[in-house]
Amino acid sequence: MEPLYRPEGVEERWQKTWEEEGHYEAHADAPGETFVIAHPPPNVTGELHMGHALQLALADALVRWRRMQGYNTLFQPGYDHAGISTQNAVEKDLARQGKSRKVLGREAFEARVWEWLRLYGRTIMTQFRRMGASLDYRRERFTMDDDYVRAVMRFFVHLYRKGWIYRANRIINWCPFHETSLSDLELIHEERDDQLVYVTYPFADGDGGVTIATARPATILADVAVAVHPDDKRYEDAVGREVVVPYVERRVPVIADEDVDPEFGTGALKVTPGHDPLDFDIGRRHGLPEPMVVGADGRMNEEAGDLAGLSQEEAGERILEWAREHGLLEKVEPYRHSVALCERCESRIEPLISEQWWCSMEELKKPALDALRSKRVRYHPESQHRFAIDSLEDAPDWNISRQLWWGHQIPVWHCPDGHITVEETETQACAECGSTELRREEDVLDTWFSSALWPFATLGWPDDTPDLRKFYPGDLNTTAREIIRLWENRMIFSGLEMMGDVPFTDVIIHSTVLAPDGRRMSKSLGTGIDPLDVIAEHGADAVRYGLCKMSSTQDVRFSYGAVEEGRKLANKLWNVSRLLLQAADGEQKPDLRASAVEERWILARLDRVRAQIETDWATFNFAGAVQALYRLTFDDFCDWYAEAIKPRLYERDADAIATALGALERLLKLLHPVLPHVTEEIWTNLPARESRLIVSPWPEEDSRFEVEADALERVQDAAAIFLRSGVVVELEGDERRIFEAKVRPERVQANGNAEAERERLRKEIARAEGMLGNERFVRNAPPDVVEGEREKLARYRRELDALGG
RNA sequence: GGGCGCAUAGCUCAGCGGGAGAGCGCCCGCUUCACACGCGGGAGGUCCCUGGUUCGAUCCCAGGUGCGCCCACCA
Repeated sequence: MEPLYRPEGVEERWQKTWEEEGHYEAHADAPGETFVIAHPPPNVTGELHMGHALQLALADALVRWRRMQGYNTLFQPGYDHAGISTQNAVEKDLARQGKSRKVLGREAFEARVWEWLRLYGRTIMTQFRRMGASLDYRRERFTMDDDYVRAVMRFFVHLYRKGWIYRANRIINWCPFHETSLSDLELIHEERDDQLVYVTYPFADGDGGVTIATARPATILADVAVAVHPDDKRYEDAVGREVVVPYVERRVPVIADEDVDPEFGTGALKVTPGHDPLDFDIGRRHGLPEPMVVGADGRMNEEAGDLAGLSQEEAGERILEWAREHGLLEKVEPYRHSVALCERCESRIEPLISEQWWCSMEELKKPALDALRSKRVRYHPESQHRFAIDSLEDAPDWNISRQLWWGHQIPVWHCPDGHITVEETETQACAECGSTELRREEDVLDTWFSSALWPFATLGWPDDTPDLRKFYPGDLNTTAREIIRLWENRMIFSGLEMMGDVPFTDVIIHSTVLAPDGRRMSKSLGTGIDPLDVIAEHGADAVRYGLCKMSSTQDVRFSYGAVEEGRKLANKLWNVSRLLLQAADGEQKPDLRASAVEERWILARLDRVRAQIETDWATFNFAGAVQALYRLTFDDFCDWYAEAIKPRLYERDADAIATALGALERLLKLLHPVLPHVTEEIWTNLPARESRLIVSPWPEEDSRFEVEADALERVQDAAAIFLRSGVVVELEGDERRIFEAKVRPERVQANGNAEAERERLRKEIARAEGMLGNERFVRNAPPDVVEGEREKLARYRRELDALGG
């Protein structure tokens, strides 16, 4: 064993061994209580990023902790087909070859996607393995697997038959590049510099008119009214009259509607139901027509008359030119506002009216809300729980159809007479008229529609499988804040609806890892840090440690320091193991003899810290757990215990060696969930190893060592006094032996002096005496606090006494 | 506009009612037979501001200031 621990090679070897030996496998017929995490399936085209790494570090620590305890753990891996994202990637690839999906046609395009995935997809599981993630890789599922598709179809048909899925013509978000609708949650918003133009719509029957402000003059062609707030005195007389829309010279009414903001622009709003969500609502309330002048490609359509075929910018210019000539253009001012973009291609989103499939939330969300309110599902941290409830309460009906070619095609067949047949499998005849001239619905489902089934579709649902019976419901899910509405809430209501139970009981909303400078990690900004690079440099164990440490706040800057701390911990552990193993010389077996005070102390200490760390894991306090582990390893195990027994190790004291190996075993067990590789590597070097550390529980016979803390504390106090004052206080027996082994006063040069130390102690004594002399403190403070002060006072007095003060 | 969170050592962050902490960085001393990715010592802080509660506030409450994130149909 070399003095410097080198994780490269070691980690890959263990990752391979653990998997080959089947330690990651979950079996429905295995004994033990279950512990299940259906890990969020990454996009099939995805690469490991820091968010994945964090999720894995946290979830895997819990899985390994539970596995060691003997739980039947299932850590479920898999991929999401990621509809628009994957289609986008393949289309970009096609574009590089001068092709397009339209030229290929749907069937060929789909084949192309499969081929592309075969070549470039599914790479991330290799990267998950490199993190040391103990997923049951045999169980890898893909949301486009035949079985999974069947589950999606079953879910759709179920909801349809319940009357919760319906078609409707509404305003939706349209991406002109992908030519599909998108949900609000698939948009990004960006601040853009634009223009706000003020245009007057003259009254049809007299002088004057109403001036409106708009950022999208091209849509003037589709205006069907001008709206003002009912209480707006400026327009009292205008309401009910008609105005003339510029350019098209169409007469439209001036109406009053509460939703108009009198503060914005002139307080008068041009109403364009076909191209604006707010206007759409106003239009429906007032029974207005819904013309559209922008087409699916984002350009002016045939309804735009002589402007058809133009871009919106060109059309807007022409209309403004017309308005200027007619004296109706009041002013143009610079205007900065946020615009909606497609999150994949960053095209400007066009609101337009389209017939789409919708899923009603009314009934689905009720049981889910009950589950959240009654805390059958708990969010961590607690503050996210309220948000989850609020966002589910407010959830609007869900647009589940997408006009993409990659995804689950909606299982609906149309016959020439307009009847609709909904079946889980390929259908030959119309359910109503028997017509065989069926055309399958072309739309596919929103990616999240299938993701919602992940916790049970991965276990074989809709079939009644042993896995499903054994491993559903699961235990927890880890995810980012912005995924709560997209995924968490939908898994909860889907699970309740189809399985009759929540899919998990706890949701960990983990921190967002920012770049070291506080900016968002992003490829385009160049602020991303590749976890694989950090692993290559410091090892997966160190990265896991660092990420656990960074998990405590809502947003955290990536800290190489935290990773380096993890590496140092691994190295320290490696070296203290060398010390003990060299002493054991391959002969001694671990055996807790604990004949000396420092041995009983470290064993009691290990057991006490174990209890604390188990609480940390159980309450998802990852940062607290790793901090406790670091202190335990460096301060307690290495600096005190190992130093104290060193002379005995050199004397080949059999009791000391056997007990040290036993203590080391316990330390390794505590560290394994965070540093699995280095601990397993050391574990195999221990004499007489039969099982792997990855499945070694904490020995049951523990807790038999009472803490002889005061003995050790007396030594530690003596060490502190010596270093601060140069005075060696009197100790006897074991205490004296430990003091000399650890402090080695003959070699260490003490700083400070006795008088300064006496002064410090006198001050402390005065403070404690002051508090204890305060009647109200003694009366009101908790008894243990008062008692603590008394003990401190006594200690200070003892120390002062020892210094001859 | 709404929600959540954060302000503690030069940096990254723990602590969250009774002695201000860690890692990194810095200074001093150590190549002592596990480890220089180490060991020992040290300097460095009006715990953002103002009030309030309390015997006692970095910690609880209110208000303020400054950041960050998420959400929202400002035409």
